[in-house]
Amino acid sequence: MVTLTDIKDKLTEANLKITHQRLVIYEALLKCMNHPTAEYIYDKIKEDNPSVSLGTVHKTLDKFVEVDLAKKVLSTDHLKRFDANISKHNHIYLENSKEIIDYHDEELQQIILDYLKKKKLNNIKIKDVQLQINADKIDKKLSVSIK
Amino acid sequence: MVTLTDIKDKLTEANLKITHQRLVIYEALLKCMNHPTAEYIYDKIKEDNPSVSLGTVHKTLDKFVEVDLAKKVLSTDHLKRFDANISKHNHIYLENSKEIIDYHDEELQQIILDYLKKKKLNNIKIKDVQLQINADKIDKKLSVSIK
DNA sequence: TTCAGTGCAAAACATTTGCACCCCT
DNA sequence: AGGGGTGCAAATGTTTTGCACTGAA
Repeated sequence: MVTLTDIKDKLTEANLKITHQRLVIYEALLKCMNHPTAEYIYDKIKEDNPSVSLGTVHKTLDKFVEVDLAKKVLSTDHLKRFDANISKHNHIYLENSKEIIDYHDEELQQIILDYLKKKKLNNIKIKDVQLQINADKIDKKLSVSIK
Repeated sequence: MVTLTDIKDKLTEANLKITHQRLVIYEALLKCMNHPTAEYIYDKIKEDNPSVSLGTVHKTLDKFVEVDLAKKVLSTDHLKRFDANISKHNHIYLENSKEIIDYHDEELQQIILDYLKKKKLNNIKIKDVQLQINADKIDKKLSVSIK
Protein backbone atom coordinates (compact mmCIF):
# COMPACT_ATOMS: atom_id res chain seq x y z
CA MET A 1 0.00 0.00 0.00
CA VAL A 2 1.38 3.36 -1.02
CA THR A 3 0.31 6.41 0.99
CA LEU A 4 0.28 10.06 0.06
CA THR A 5 3.33 10.53 2.27
CA ASP A 6 5.20 7.88 0.31
CA ILE A 7 4.55 9.76 -2.89
CA LYS A 8 5.67 13.05 -1.36
CA ASP A 9 8.88 11.46 -0.11
CA LYS A 10 9.57 10.08 -3.56
CA LEU A 11 9.10 13.49 -5.15
CA THR A 12 11.34 15.20 -2.59
CA GLU A 13 13.99 12.53 -3.06
CA ALA A 14 13.91 13.27 -6.78
CA ASN A 15 14.23 17.03 -6.21
CA LEU A 16 10.80 17.71 -7.63
CA LYS A 17 8.39 20.17 -6.11
CA ILE A 18 5.33 18.66 -4.53
CA THR A 19 2.40 19.91 -6.55
CA HIS A 20 -1.20 18.91 -6.57
CA GLN A 21 -0.93 17.79 -10.20
CA ARG A 22 1.99 15.48 -9.56
CA LEU A 23 0.31 13.82 -6.60
CA VAL A 24 -2.89 13.23 -8.51
CA ILE A 25 -1.12 11.94 -11.60
CA TYR A 26 1.17 9.64 -9.65
CA GLU A 27 -1.75 8.29 -7.65
CA ALA A 28 -3.68 7.55 -10.83
CA LEU A 29 -0.65 5.86 -12.38
CA LEU A 30 -0.21 3.65 -9.31
CA LYS A 31 -3.82 2.58 -9.32
CA CYS A 32 -3.78 1.79 -12.99
CA MET A 33 -2.33 -1.64 -13.63
CA ASN A 34 -2.85 -1.56 -17.36
CA HIS A 35 0.09 0.56 -18.50
CA PRO A 36 -1.88 3.67 -19.35
CA THR A 37 -1.22 6.42 -21.86
CA ALA A 38 -1.13 10.10 -20.89
CA GLU A 39 -4.62 10.55 -22.24
CA TYR A 40 -5.96 7.66 -20.16
CA ILE A 41 -4.55 9.18 -16.98
CA TYR A 42 -5.96 12.55 -18.00
CA ASP A 43 -9.45 11.10 -18.39
CA LYS A 44 -9.23 9.37 -15.02
CA ILE A 45 -8.26 12.46 -13.05
CA LYS A 46 -10.15 15.22 -14.82
CA GLU A 47 -13.45 14.48 -13.14
CA ASP A 48 -12.04 15.37 -9.73
CA ASN A 49 -9.45 17.80 -11.09
CA PRO A 50 -10.95 19.59 -14.06
CA SER A 51 -8.22 22.21 -14.21
CA VAL A 52 -5.35 19.82 -14.91
CA SER A 53 -4.31 19.97 -18.55
CA LEU A 54 -3.35 17.16 -20.86
CA GLY A 55 -0.05 18.85 -21.65
CA THR A 56 0.87 18.76 -17.99
CA VAL A 57 0.08 15.05 -17.80
CA HIS A 58 2.50 14.46 -20.66
CA LYS A 59 5.21 16.59 -19.10
CA THR A 60 4.70 15.05 -15.68
CA LEU A 61 4.84 11.46 -16.89
CA ASP A 62 8.03 12.21 -18.82
CA LYS A 63 9.48 13.79 -15.69
CA PHE A 64 8.58 10.71 -13.66
CA VAL A 65 10.46 8.52 -16.12
CA GLU A 66 13.43 10.89 -15.96
CA VAL A 67 13.70 10.54 -12.19
CA ASP A 68 12.81 6.84 -12.07
CA LEU A 69 9.39 7.18 -10.54
CA ALA A 70 7.95 5.45 -13.57
CA LYS A 71 9.00 3.53 -16.63
CA LYS A 72 8.06 3.59 -20.27
CA VAL A 73 6.46 0.39 -21.47
CA LEU A 74 7.02 -1.03 -24.92
CA SER A 75 3.95 -1.45 -27.06
CA THR A 76 3.08 -2.24 -30.66
CA ASP A 77 0.46 0.43 -30.97
CA HIS A 78 2.12 3.78 -31.56
CA LEU A 79 1.32 5.18 -28.12
CA LYS A 80 3.57 6.09 -25.22
CA ARG A 81 2.61 3.91 -22.27
CA PHE A 82 3.76 4.22 -18.69
CA ASP A 83 4.10 2.04 -15.61
CA ALA A 84 4.53 3.10 -11.97
CA ASN A 85 6.07 -0.25 -11.20
CA ILE A 86 9.76 0.41 -11.69
CA SER A 87 11.02 -2.86 -10.23
CA LYS A 88 12.50 -5.28 -12.72
CA HIS A 89 9.72 -7.29 -14.18
CA ASN A 90 8.54 -8.86 -17.38
CA HIS A 91 5.48 -8.34 -19.47
CA ILE A 92 3.08 -10.90 -20.79
CA TYR A 93 1.35 -9.69 -23.94
CA LEU A 94 -1.96 -11.47 -24.20
CA GLU A 95 -2.62 -11.31 -27.89
CA ASN A 96 -6.19 -12.48 -27.94
CA SER A 97 -7.37 -10.18 -25.15
CA LYS A 98 -4.96 -7.28 -25.94
CA GLU A 99 -3.89 -7.06 -22.28
CA ILE A 100 -0.39 -6.40 -21.00
CA ILE A 101 0.17 -7.97 -17.60
CA ASP A 102 3.16 -7.99 -15.28
CA TYR A 103 5.22 -11.07 -14.51
CA HIS A 104 7.73 -10.88 -11.69
CA ASP A 105 10.49 -13.47 -11.52
CA GLU A 106 13.79 -12.54 -9.87
CA GLU A 107 15.28 -15.94 -10.62
CA LEU A 108 14.61 -15.74 -14.33
CA GLN A 109 16.00 -12.19 -14.52
CA GLN A 110 19.20 -13.44 -12.90
CA ILE A 111 19.51 -16.46 -15.16
CA ILE A 112 19.26 -14.23 -18.21
CA LEU A 113 21.69 -11.60 -16.92
CA ASP A 114 24.25 -14.26 -15.96
CA TYR A 115 23.95 -15.85 -19.38
CA LEU A 116 24.47 -12.54 -21.17
CA LYS A 117 27.41 -11.65 -18.95
CA LYS A 118 29.17 -14.84 -20.06
CA LYS A 119 28.51 -13.95 -23.70
CA LYS A 120 30.40 -10.65 -23.47
CA LEU A 121 28.55 -8.69 -26.14
CA ASN A 122 30.83 -6.15 -27.77
CA ASN A 123 30.34 -2.41 -27.81
CA ILE A 124 27.23 -2.37 -25.65
CA LYS A 125 26.70 -1.91 -21.94
CA ILE A 126 23.62 -3.78 -20.74
CA LYS A 127 21.44 -1.81 -18.36
CA ASP A 128 18.64 -4.25 -17.82
CA VAL A 129 16.66 -6.94 -19.55
CA GLN A 130 12.97 -7.50 -19.83
CA LEU A 131 11.20 -10.52 -21.19
CA GLN A 132 8.31 -10.15 -23.57
CA ILE A 133 6.13 -13.22 -23.31
CA ASN A 134 3.63 -13.47 -26.12
CA ALA A 135 0.71 -15.63 -25.14
CA ASP A 136 -2.97 -16.26 -25.42
CA LYS A 137 -5.30 -16.13 -22.49
CA ILE A 138 -7.08 -19.40 -21.85
CA ASP A 139 -10.66 -18.84 -20.88
CA LYS A 140 -11.91 -21.44 -18.42
CA LYS A 141 -15.48 -21.02 -19.51
CA LEU A 142 -16.38 -23.13 -22.50
CA SER A 143 -17.01 -20.85 -25.42
CA VAL A 144 -19.81 -22.03 -27.67
CA SER A 145 -20.24 -20.60 -31.09
CA ILE A 146 -23.50 -20.86 -32.96
CA LYS A 147 -23.56 -20.67 -36.72
CA MET B 1 15.76 -16.30 -45.99
CA VAL B 2 12.85 -14.82 -47.88
CA THR B 3 13.19 -14.33 -51.64
CA LEU B 4 11.24 -12.24 -54.10
CA THR B 5 9.46 -15.41 -55.21
CA ASP B 6 8.49 -16.12 -51.62
CA ILE B 7 6.84 -12.76 -51.26
CA LYS B 8 5.00 -13.20 -54.56
CA ASP B 9 3.78 -16.57 -53.34
CA LYS B 10 2.73 -15.12 -49.99
CA LEU B 11 0.87 -12.30 -51.65
CA THR B 12 -0.92 -14.73 -53.93
CA GLU B 13 -1.72 -17.01 -50.99
CA ALA B 14 -3.22 -14.07 -49.15
CA ASN B 15 -5.29 -13.10 -52.16
CA LEU B 16 -3.33 -9.90 -52.58
CA LYS B 17 -2.37 -8.55 -55.95
CA ILE B 18 1.31 -8.41 -56.84
CA THR B 19 2.06 -4.75 -57.38
CA HIS B 20 5.24 -2.83 -58.00
CA GLN B 21 4.73 -0.87 -54.76
CA ARG B 22 4.44 -4.00 -52.63
CA LEU B 23 7.56 -5.56 -54.07
CA VAL B 24 9.59 -2.38 -53.67
CA ILE B 25 8.40 -1.82 -50.11
CA TYR B 26 9.02 -5.41 -49.10
CA GLU B 27 12.47 -5.34 -50.63
CA ALA B 28 13.33 -2.17 -48.71
CA LEU B 29 12.00 -3.66 -45.49
CA LEU B 30 14.15 -6.77 -45.98
CA LYS B 31 17.28 -4.73 -46.57
CA CYS B 32 16.67 -2.50 -43.62
CA MET B 33 17.89 -4.12 -40.42
CA ASN B 34 16.95 -1.19 -38.19
CA HIS B 35 13.25 -1.76 -37.72
CA PRO B 36 12.14 1.12 -39.85
CA THR B 37 9.07 3.27 -39.67
CA ALA B 38 6.83 3.84 -42.67
CA GLU B 39 8.47 7.18 -43.27
CA TYR B 40 11.96 5.67 -43.27
CA ILE B 41 10.94 3.12 -45.92
CA TYR B 42 9.32 5.90 -47.90
CA ASP B 43 12.52 7.94 -47.92
CA LYS B 44 14.57 4.92 -48.99
CA ILE B 45 12.41 4.01 -51.97
CA LYS B 46 11.30 7.39 -53.25
CA GLU B 47 14.55 8.10 -55.06
CA ASP B 48 14.01 5.18 -57.43
CA ASN B 49 10.22 5.28 -57.15
CA PRO B 50 9.17 8.90 -56.87
CA SER B 51 5.51 8.18 -57.50
CA VAL B 52 4.99 5.92 -54.46
CA SER B 53 3.12 7.77 -51.75
CA LEU B 54 3.64 7.72 -47.99
CA GLY B 55 0.04 6.69 -47.42
CA THR B 56 0.56 3.60 -49.54
CA VAL B 57 3.65 2.67 -47.53
CA HIS B 58 1.57 2.79 -44.35
CA LYS B 59 -1.24 0.75 -45.85
CA THR B 60 1.17 -1.76 -47.35
CA LEU B 61 3.14 -2.34 -44.16
CA ASP B 62 -0.07 -2.88 -42.20
CA LYS B 63 -1.19 -5.33 -44.84
CA PHE B 64 2.12 -7.21 -44.58
CA VAL B 65 1.62 -7.61 -40.83
CA GLU B 66 -1.89 -8.84 -41.44
CA VAL B 67 -0.67 -11.64 -43.70
CA ASP B 68 2.48 -12.45 -41.66
CA LEU B 69 5.00 -11.08 -44.12
CA ALA B 70 6.24 -8.71 -41.43
CA LYS B 71 5.95 -8.09 -37.72
CA LYS B 72 5.35 -5.02 -35.66
CA VAL B 73 8.22 -4.24 -33.33
CA LEU B 74 7.71 -3.02 -29.78
CA SER B 75 9.11 0.43 -29.17
CA THR B 76 9.06 3.11 -26.50
CA ASP B 77 8.97 6.02 -28.90
CA HIS B 78 5.48 6.47 -30.24
CA LEU B 79 6.29 5.25 -33.70
CA LYS B 80 5.09 2.16 -35.52
CA ARG B 81 8.13 0.12 -36.42
CA PHE B 82 8.28 -2.93 -38.65
CA ASP B 83 10.51 -5.92 -39.19
CA ALA B 84 10.63 -8.26 -42.16
CA ASN B 85 12.39 -10.84 -40.03
CA ILE B 86 9.55 -12.92 -38.68
CA SER B 87 11.83 -15.59 -37.18
CA LYS B 88 12.29 -15.76 -33.42
CA HIS B 89 14.87 -13.30 -32.23
CA ASN B 90 15.59 -10.77 -29.53
CA HIS B 91 15.99 -7.03 -29.66
CA ILE B 92 18.65 -4.83 -28.16
CA TYR B 93 17.37 -1.31 -27.49
CA LEU B 94 20.30 1.10 -27.55
CA GLU B 95 18.97 3.94 -25.49
CA ASN B 96 21.62 6.54 -26.19
CA SER B 97 21.68 6.03 -29.95
CA LYS B 98 17.97 5.16 -30.29
CA GLU B 99 18.75 2.10 -32.37
CA ILE B 100 17.01 -1.25 -32.17
CA ILE B 101 19.21 -4.12 -33.27
CA ASP B 102 18.60 -7.85 -33.60
CA TYR B 103 20.17 -10.41 -31.34
CA HIS B 104 19.84 -14.04 -32.36
CA ASP B 105 20.53 -16.67 -29.73
CA GLU B 106 18.83 -20.04 -30.04
CA GLU B 107 20.40 -21.29 -26.83
CA LEU B 108 19.06 -18.41 -24.76
CA GLN B 109 15.60 -18.74 -26.28
CA GLN B 110 15.61 -22.41 -25.29
CA ILE B 111 16.82 -21.73 -21.75
CA ILE B 112 14.00 -19.27 -21.22
CA LEU B 113 11.32 -21.49 -22.73
CA ASP B 114 12.48 -24.47 -20.66
CA TYR B 115 12.42 -22.36 -17.51
CA LEU B 116 8.91 -21.10 -18.18
CA LYS B 117 7.69 -24.59 -19.01
CA LYS B 118 8.77 -25.77 -15.55
CA LYS B 119 6.92 -22.85 -13.96
CA LYS B 120 3.58 -23.86 -15.43
CA LEU B 121 1.92 -20.45 -15.62
CA ASN B 122 -1.82 -20.70 -15.18
CA ASN B 123 -4.44 -19.62 -17.67
CA ILE B 124 -2.06 -18.61 -20.41
CA LYS B 125 -0.67 -20.43 -23.40
CA ILE B 126 2.80 -19.18 -24.29
CA LYS B 127 3.32 -18.68 -28.02
CA ASP B 128 6.82 -17.29 -28.00
CA VAL B 129 9.18 -15.20 -25.97
CA GLN B 130 11.37 -12.32 -26.97
CA LEU B 131 14.00 -10.68 -24.87
CA GLN B 132 14.27 -6.94 -24.67
CA ILE B 133 17.82 -5.96 -23.79
CA ASN B 134 18.14 -2.33 -22.77
CA ALA B 135 21.65 -1.07 -23.23
CA ASP B 136 23.85 1.84 -24.14
CA LYS B 137 26.13 1.84 -27.13
CA ILE B 138 29.75 2.32 -26.19
CA ASP B 139 31.44 4.63 -28.62
CA LYS B 140 35.06 3.75 -29.22
CA LYS B 141 35.99 7.29 -30.21
CA LEU B 142 36.70 9.64 -27.35
CA SER B 143 34.07 12.32 -27.27
CA VAL B 144 35.38 15.75 -26.36
CA SER B 145 33.06 18.55 -25.40
CA ILE B 146 34.09 22.18 -25.59
CA LYS B 147 32.38 24.79 -23.49
C1' DT C 1 -13.53 -5.29 -67.69
C1' DT C 2 -13.43 -5.16 -62.80
C1' DC C 3 -12.39 -3.91 -58.44
C1' DA C 4 -8.39 -4.12 -55.31
C1' DG C 5 -4.75 -0.97 -54.93
C1' DT C 6 -2.93 3.61 -55.28
C1' DG C 7 -2.01 8.77 -54.93
C1' DC C 8 -3.38 12.78 -53.07
C1' DA C 9 -4.95 15.79 -49.69
C1' DA C 10 -7.56 16.49 -45.74
C1' DA C 11 -8.60 14.91 -41.26
C1' DA C 12 -7.64 12.70 -37.11
C1' DC C 13 -4.50 11.78 -33.41
C1' DA C 14 -0.76 12.11 -30.19
C1' DT C 15 2.91 14.64 -28.50
C1' DT C 16 5.80 18.72 -28.05
C1' DT C 17 6.70 23.53 -27.59
C1' DG C 18 6.47 28.53 -26.31
C1' DC C 19 5.10 31.69 -23.27
C1' DA C 20 2.69 34.24 -19.75
C1' DC C 21 1.10 33.34 -15.30
C1' DC C 22 0.98 30.70 -10.94
C1' DC C 23 2.47 28.89 -6.64
C1' DC C 24 5.74 25.80 -4.00
C1' DT C 25 9.76 26.45 -1.34
C1' DA D 1 10.85 36.74 -4.08
C1' DG D 2 12.48 33.48 -7.37
C1' DG D 3 12.23 29.98 -10.51
C1' DG D 4 10.30 25.59 -11.34
C1' DG D 5 5.69 24.12 -12.71
C1' DT D 6 1.35 24.80 -15.10
C1' DG D 7 -2.41 25.89 -18.55
C1' DC D 8 -3.37 27.11 -22.88
C1' DA D 9 -3.03 27.11 -27.65
C1' DA D 10 -0.39 26.66 -31.54
C1' DA D 11 2.90 23.82 -33.86
C1' DT D 12 4.77 19.46 -35.01
C1' DG D 13 4.87 14.87 -36.39
C1' DT D 14 2.64 10.53 -37.57
C1' DT D 15 -1.07 7.72 -39.01
C1' DT D 16 -5.63 7.25 -40.95
C1' DT D 17 -9.30 8.21 -44.08
C1' DG D 18 -12.12 9.40 -48.25
C1' DC D 19 -12.37 9.47 -52.85
C1' DA D 20 -11.37 9.49 -57.72
C1' DC D 21 -8.28 7.24 -60.67
C1' DT D 22 -5.17 3.37 -62.11
C1' DG D 23 -3.61 -0.98 -63.41
C1' DA D 24 -3.18 -6.22 -62.27
C1' DA D 25 -5.71 -10.25 -63.16
